[in-house]
Amino acid sequence: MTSAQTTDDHDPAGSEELGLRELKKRQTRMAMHRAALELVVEHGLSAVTAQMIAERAGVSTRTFFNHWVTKESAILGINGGEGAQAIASLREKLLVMPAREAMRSMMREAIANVPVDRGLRELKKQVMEQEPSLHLVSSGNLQAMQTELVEEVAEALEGEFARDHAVILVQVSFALTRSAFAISMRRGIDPVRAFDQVLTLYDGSDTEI
Amino acid sequence: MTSAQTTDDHDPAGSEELGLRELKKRQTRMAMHRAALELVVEHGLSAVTAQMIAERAGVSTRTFFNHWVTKESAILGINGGEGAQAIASLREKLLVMPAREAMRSMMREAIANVPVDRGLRELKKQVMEQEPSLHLVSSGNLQAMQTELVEEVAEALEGEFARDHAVILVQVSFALTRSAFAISMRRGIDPVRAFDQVLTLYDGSDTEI
DNA sequence: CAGAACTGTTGCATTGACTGCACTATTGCA
DNA sequence: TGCAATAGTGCAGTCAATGCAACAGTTCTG
Repeated sequence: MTSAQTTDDHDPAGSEELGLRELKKRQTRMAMHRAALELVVEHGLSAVTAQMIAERAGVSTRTFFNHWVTKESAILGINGGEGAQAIASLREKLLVMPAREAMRSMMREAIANVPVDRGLRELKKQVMEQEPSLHLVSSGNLQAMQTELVEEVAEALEGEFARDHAVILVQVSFALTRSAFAISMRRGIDPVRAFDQVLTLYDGSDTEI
Repeated sequence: MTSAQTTDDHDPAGSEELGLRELKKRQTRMAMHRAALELVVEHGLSAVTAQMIAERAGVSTRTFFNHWVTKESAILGINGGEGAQAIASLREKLLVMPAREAMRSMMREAIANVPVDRGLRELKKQVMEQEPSLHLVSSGNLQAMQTELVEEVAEALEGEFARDHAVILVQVSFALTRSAFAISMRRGIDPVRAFDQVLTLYDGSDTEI
């Protein structure tokens, strides 16, 4: 159910069904996100303040923090709520497929759910190259659910080392996801495609990793 | 050269060769670290302020931040300088062994270099269980060197996808290291031993991960 | 259409992390 | 003993982040 209409999520349409209120909200959100990216490219992450972003986006500082949990989340355009969704998705999958498949499938979904605005893609790429520390933040919101994910996976596994296996499985899955994002940024390709590529490389190189 | 005297690094001795000044410095550092751990166990991470830690350790707030980069670094007892050492170590290893071995060996060294004070181990375990968000911070200082590590590894690899392979290799290595720390905490065993165990589980379960 | 309910935006005040600077006190060394 | 180095300190200041109350535009309902 989580991936129902992800296919045309990035379509500029979709605003038709929404009320004026929600529309404006999204506009200001986008304005802040864009302003944040631009400012980071211009001045560097540490030199950019929340006030600067708010000002360029034409909103108050308070509004800025009403929309984003942290300054970094505005730059990345994420808001931390994705984790809960991911867990729910994983739980369903664990009922019908092995843990490894379930984790991969869940990750693939999570990646697909990240909105990728065409106009901002190049900007975002620049930012990520310029500020490596943001890679950590980027995966941080999902990684925060680490404990719960391990819990779920551990139940689905068996044997004496089920929990250890679960820990490793979750961590490695995150590693592959991070790799996918890194590669997608560098090559300028779709993150989901990058993820599939990573899996291929990973599975095919048991002598390499 | 980096692993010259790591074998007895955690020995309570070693202070004999040091001057009075360095000795005192280490004492205050340890006092702050311990205070930080205790306070987090007592009140929870978010309720603990830098001021509280400094006060319990008997130093000024300013001194606290002279020693630690962030509040969290004091809790974890790390200071971010470990990364440079790791890179140097990796570079040497890449000359004499394949990339996969080099990464593993480097990680193993890095893990061994983390000081594990016996008296604080139980305290630290409690803290890590209680505050999962610190796991991220813990690996963050090393992960910050991500870019450089990938650079090094990519040079050592060959083929069209050398860089992609490098990214994956580095990320997965971090994943295994994080797993080792998590398991070492839960089981109360030595991190290095946990790391070896993780490698065994990982290598032996190509159908699981 | 008018009023009520809702909700996004804002200003204000406050807490707390973190930094630069100038100064004191202690330690190491010649 | 005198000098250089450096750990510790107080102070002022910046900035991220949050709670609260007021305001304004939007949506809903009768």
